[in-house]
Amino acid sequence: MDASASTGPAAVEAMLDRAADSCLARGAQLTALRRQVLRLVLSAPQPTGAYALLDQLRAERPGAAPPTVYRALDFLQEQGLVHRVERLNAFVGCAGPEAHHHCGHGHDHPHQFLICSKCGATAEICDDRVAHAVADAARLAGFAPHRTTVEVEGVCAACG
Amino acid sequence: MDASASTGPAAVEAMLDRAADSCLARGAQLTALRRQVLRLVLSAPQPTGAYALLDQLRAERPGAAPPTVYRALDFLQEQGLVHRVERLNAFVGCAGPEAHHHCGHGHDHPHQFLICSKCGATAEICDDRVAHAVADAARLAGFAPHRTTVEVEGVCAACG
DNA sequence: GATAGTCGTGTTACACTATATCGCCCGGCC
DNA sequence: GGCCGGGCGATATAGTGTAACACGACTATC
Repeated sequence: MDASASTGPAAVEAMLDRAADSCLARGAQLTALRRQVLRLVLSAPQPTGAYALLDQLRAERPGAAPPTVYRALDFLQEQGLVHRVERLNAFVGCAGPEAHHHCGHGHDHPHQFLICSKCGATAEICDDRVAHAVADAARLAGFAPHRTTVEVEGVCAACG
Repeated sequence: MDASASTGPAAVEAMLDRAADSCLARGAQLTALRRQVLRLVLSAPQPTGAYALLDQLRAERPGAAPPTVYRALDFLQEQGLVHRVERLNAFVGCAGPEAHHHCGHGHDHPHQFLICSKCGATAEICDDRVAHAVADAARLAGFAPHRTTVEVEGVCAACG
């Protein structure tokens, strides 16, 4: 459950390489800039705001501006490499898109967030029952679901 | 399902009266300002941003400033009279808190949003299966859920 | 080799969303 | 009266997100 938290640099680089491969497989390019932004997101122990990423990015790339980081984040979201946490206006690296492939989901896999209101830790889970229940409820209302946001605020096991 | 959309002025006033009662029952005051803001939210056919509400509010209350509307919205959220749509940074009137009381839910009832990406229409539903699935999944991860956000982006029946 | 098209990026400016802080008024209460 | 708390006005500022245009690199096609 804490596999996404504060991953070591070597592991991050390995994830970046895998990410580059899966982008190529879809005809997309994980450029140096996008890779830098993804590295920052993956290295952070918690969800990170766009402007915090921008500040870090400027250490290596002084000319960076808001569109720089937002465009990179948009790309990474499309590729399923990062997710946006709406309640925090922040971004997290996807815990492991490959793991979800093993579950039978593509790179746009359903996911849910558990956000601890005490320590701020955010965990990503992938519960099929939730995904199905939401999709069913939407279709019952004559609605064709496309993307779903599920975020739970509460108290994590460590703080409870 | 469209009971919340563009309700007539008379119906809105009736809802305001009921809202005032339920606030009093909880020891809270639906003041003139809060009532005005709630009226604006309930009268809008779609989710409305805080600054759009502010603009409308200024027609009657020229001195209104951001804190004016945000404080009112915070209060109304606490009372379960409006909900925030995270994906839109906007607010909607709660379709009918009383209806949910009949379902056995309090004023802080679970709810889900269906957001049409074509026409922008937003519907609120209240599906117990979804609520239970989310709560179960969270507890399974050792997490004590408190508040849950479920928002589905897709295409509504009218646009489909 | 010119031409046009796409993609990624840089750059500036701006719009939108949200909160902090101070101070005033008013109503309840001892 | 004096105190206290809630609600509100008012100013300033912080935080988040986009629009619009410019430029260079690469590819394709003729």
